[in-house]
Amino acid sequence: MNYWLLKTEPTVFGVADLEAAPNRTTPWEGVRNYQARNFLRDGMGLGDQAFFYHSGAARPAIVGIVEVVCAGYPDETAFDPDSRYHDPASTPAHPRWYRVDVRLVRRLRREVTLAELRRHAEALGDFPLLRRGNRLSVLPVTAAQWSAILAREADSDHH
DNA sequence: GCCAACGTTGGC
DNA sequence: GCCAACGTTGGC
Repeated sequence: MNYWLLKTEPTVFGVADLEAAPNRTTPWEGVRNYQARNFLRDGMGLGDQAFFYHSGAARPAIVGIVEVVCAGYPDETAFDPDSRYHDPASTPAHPRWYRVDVRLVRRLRREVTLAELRRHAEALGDFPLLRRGNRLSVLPVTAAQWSAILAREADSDHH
């Protein structure tokens, strides 16, 4: 059982979209970065949980929790010439890209913003999201970091 | 809109 | 294998 953080742009697919999806479930597709691909394909297991993070937003923040309901399998959008995620180098015989299915467990009771995480960086240790220049869209989270962030959610005095 | 950081591409 | 050019990400 591992923990993760998944980034998404809310204007493309946000927590409201996931909430409205059938079974509040969606394939996490379109990831085209090898390191992130490896996490999706090799790292994530059924039942793993992940923070749902809004990037590129006015207030970048963790807004929800999702659960992996289907472990890594080939990302078929890569095979589709009409898809914005099309990659001719990926074929059904030799798929290059992978996805998982995630289901919304719940929204956080309040957003935990990136700014707030930075203010409490010392409680998070070496957290990849806070690293300068980090662009990876699938990040591992330690159990200690997971608990620390949930403690932020529960902290009403978050300044 | 700006710009720093990073990954990928492709010439050599 | 090196590295410059380029495209993308993402905070601000």
